[in-house]
Amino acid sequence: MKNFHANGKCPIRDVLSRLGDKWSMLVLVTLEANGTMRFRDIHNAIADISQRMLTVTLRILEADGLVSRKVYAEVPPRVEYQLTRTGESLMPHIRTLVDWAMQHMPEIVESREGH
Amino acid sequence: MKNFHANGKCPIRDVLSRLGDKWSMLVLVTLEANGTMRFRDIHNAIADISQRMLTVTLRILEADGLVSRKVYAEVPPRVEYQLTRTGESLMPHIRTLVDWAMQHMPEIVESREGH
DNA sequence: CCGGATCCTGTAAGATACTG
DNA sequence: CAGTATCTTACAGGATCCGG
Repeated sequence: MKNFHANGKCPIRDVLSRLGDKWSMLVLVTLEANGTMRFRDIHNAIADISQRMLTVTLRILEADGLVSRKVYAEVPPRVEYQLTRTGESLMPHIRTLVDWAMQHMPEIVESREGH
Repeated sequence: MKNFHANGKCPIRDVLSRLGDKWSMLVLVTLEANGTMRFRDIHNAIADISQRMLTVTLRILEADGLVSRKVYAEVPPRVEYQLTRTGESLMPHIRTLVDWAMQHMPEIVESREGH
């Protein structure tokens, strides 16, 4: 039987721990849709994320090399975020997932109401 | 600017709240790899899931119409799970995401070590 | 053997206030 | 403007017992 133990090499667990949190995909999709964005722009685009969670999420995405962070030595300060090459290469796959969700959400909602 | 507010119609939030939890994708992938499985089989395939969380996850997937649940009136009891049509239609998209993860994980790990 | 029900806890996430 | 720091809360998830 095929199994998926947590032996440290399971790609499903990896991708989940990266993208499965509450905000990462949303930030990635927002950045893809708008290109380069400042912190405030992202915060406005995703209204109900807290400042703290946006910072945390961006730091993780930056550490993973999916998002680049550019600080300008100005007053007032300016920080710009955008997808890296690696980040961009991920987006088509997320899009197919989102397309599937849009297509099948009606039947899922219907199924859920029967339970 | 394009945004993604939680107006109840955002497909990204929908797909995330469905598949973003800790175990759903793992259960789906396990069922796809092995076909029809009993509760105990799934529990063995995913060693570190608790009995409770496997029950909860299967109930959600069943309610969403992604997994079917068949109870046999036997002693000892037997319950078989398998993917529905809808569930199967989702799997190719998950697979592309997993493939991407396998391909890019080395550079992600490397990037992470630099931070 | 398959799971439901209950209780409990750690971590993720929100609110708020403050700084370079 | 773009964050930190701190406190607090909510919920996911684990342990355990029980029942058909």
